[in-house]
Amino acid sequence: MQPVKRKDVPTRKDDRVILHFDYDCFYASVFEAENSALKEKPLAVQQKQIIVTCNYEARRRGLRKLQLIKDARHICPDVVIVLGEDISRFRDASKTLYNFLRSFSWNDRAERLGFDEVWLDVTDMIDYNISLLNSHDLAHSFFVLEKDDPTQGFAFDATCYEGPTTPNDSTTNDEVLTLRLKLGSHLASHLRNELERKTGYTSTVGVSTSKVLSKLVGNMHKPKDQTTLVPPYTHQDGQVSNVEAFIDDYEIGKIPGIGSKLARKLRHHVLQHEPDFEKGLIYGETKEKVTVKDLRLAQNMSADLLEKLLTGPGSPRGIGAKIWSLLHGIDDTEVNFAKAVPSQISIEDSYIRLDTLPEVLKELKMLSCSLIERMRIDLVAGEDDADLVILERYDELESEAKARPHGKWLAQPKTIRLSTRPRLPLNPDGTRTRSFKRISHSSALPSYVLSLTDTVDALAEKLVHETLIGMFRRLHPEKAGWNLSLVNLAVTNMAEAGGETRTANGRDIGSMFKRQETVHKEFTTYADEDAMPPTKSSFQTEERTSLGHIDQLDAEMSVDVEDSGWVEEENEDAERCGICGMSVPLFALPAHTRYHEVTDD
DNA sequence: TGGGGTCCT
DNA sequence: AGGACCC
Repeated sequence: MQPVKRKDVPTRKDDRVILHFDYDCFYASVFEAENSALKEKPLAVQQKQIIVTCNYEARRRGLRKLQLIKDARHICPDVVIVLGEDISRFRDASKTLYNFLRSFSWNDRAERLGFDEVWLDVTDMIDYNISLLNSHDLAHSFFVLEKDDPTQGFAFDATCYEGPTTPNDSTTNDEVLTLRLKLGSHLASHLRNELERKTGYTSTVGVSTSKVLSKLVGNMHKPKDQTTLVPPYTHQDGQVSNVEAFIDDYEIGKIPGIGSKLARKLRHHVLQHEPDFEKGLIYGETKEKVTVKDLRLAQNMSADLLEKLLTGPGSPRGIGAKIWSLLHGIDDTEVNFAKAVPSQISIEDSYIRLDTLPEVLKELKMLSCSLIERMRIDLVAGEDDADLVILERYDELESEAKARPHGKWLAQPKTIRLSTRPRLPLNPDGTRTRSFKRISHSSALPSYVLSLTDTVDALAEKLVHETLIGMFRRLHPEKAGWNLSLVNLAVTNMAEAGGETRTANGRDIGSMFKRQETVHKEFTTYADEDAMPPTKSSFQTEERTSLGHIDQLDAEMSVDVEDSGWVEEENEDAERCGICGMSVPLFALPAHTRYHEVTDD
């Protein structure tokens, strides 16, 4: 008998430890954090006609995500419904929680997905702590959270996993990976507990060696818990590996990276016929489940065959090899470094009908206001910024102070984009085909939008009339008749002040500005019922501590207002500080220099 | 069926 | 500029 030819099965590389955090029913939790009376009630968050998420009390009563409001009210008449179309509060909470988790990272590999998920690559922390273990007393180990301060950390038992594992009974001879994942599980537990203790938010965590596996495995124990995928990760003594056993039963469309389009093609290939749900339906689950195993073991399946199956106009290069790896539970993509600024900021609203120019102008104005406000929040090193506290003093000396907002742009968006989603005309039979296709035009973002001295309203007004109307006309040349279901306004193409995408060189940058013991003081402790979550202001202004250092770092990279030339009227009687390079009014230079003498090492 | 985001072609 | 993917 011929031995089975194992062609191009990719090899695993399990040298990382990755944690995936998922905040429990995030939007609902944000409202609960604002008003703890909501915690005991079935709570749902509404956007337009749907429930985007609901708390677990609501789920117990049969509510689900993405349910229609009317269905939800029918199923659970006493549900408390709150409006969540303005996502400012979610964005702010997401940023706070993300910065909290990021502050533990040594390598600054901390990546967000949406508002409620975060990956941390904690490989360096795990390896360091393994090197510290006392092999004679593993049960009484201590996990060091800060390299420079061995007293900061927590006690743990290195002989066992913390929290649930999958499978829960497994034997392996891979002791190295086992030990690393055990430490990973203890770290995950500590971070979950600290997150809840300091911010009030609960989370669900997955522990494994890749982004995909950590994300998938976290789902095993859902609210407020964690799951570690335990070794063996490779075949051992003729036994199927735990990775394969874990991933094989997933429906292919559930694997991150395999979206609806790819899943449809892959199902079609395995089933050799059109799945039933195809007819006329855009959304829908097939009843004919195709699993990872079905696909992996399909006739002649290989990276090459997948490449042929999936390659088409616009398809990414190497898609076959990528999917083939995923079918084996292999995902070598790295956890991205934390980014100083987002690559895009957008605001959108959807409409039942929007078909007259006055209405469009009104909407563009509202969207512009929101967008400029958002730009100021996310792209400006604000008044709470450490370096700018000093400027505040000068403002007071100038005795004009408060009126003028101050701060520096961390990045300048260069492009503005207007997108719309036209509603398709009626079909001959009177039905309407739903389309989610968008059309868009981009232009240079006029530099006046970046003024911090004008009001948001004035800038928005100017933007609408000098730029957006023209863009809208190009997008919709017809005089009328367009029927828009969505308008989206975005700024993109961020030119960062430092010219870098990241804060710095990437390695060990975290330790430059992190002081765990002080970061955590900024968060309120949730001992009592009525404790409120840390508000943005309490979080950012209380003490100049660790996250203050982040602000400082950001400020150092920030655009120099005078050099950049896009803020017109800056102070002319200014001198540059020889130490930090900051532009300082002449009369204030002595005081500024003393500031360095006092604070610099 | 929302209001966001990322990356790739 | 659009399309795929993610929440």
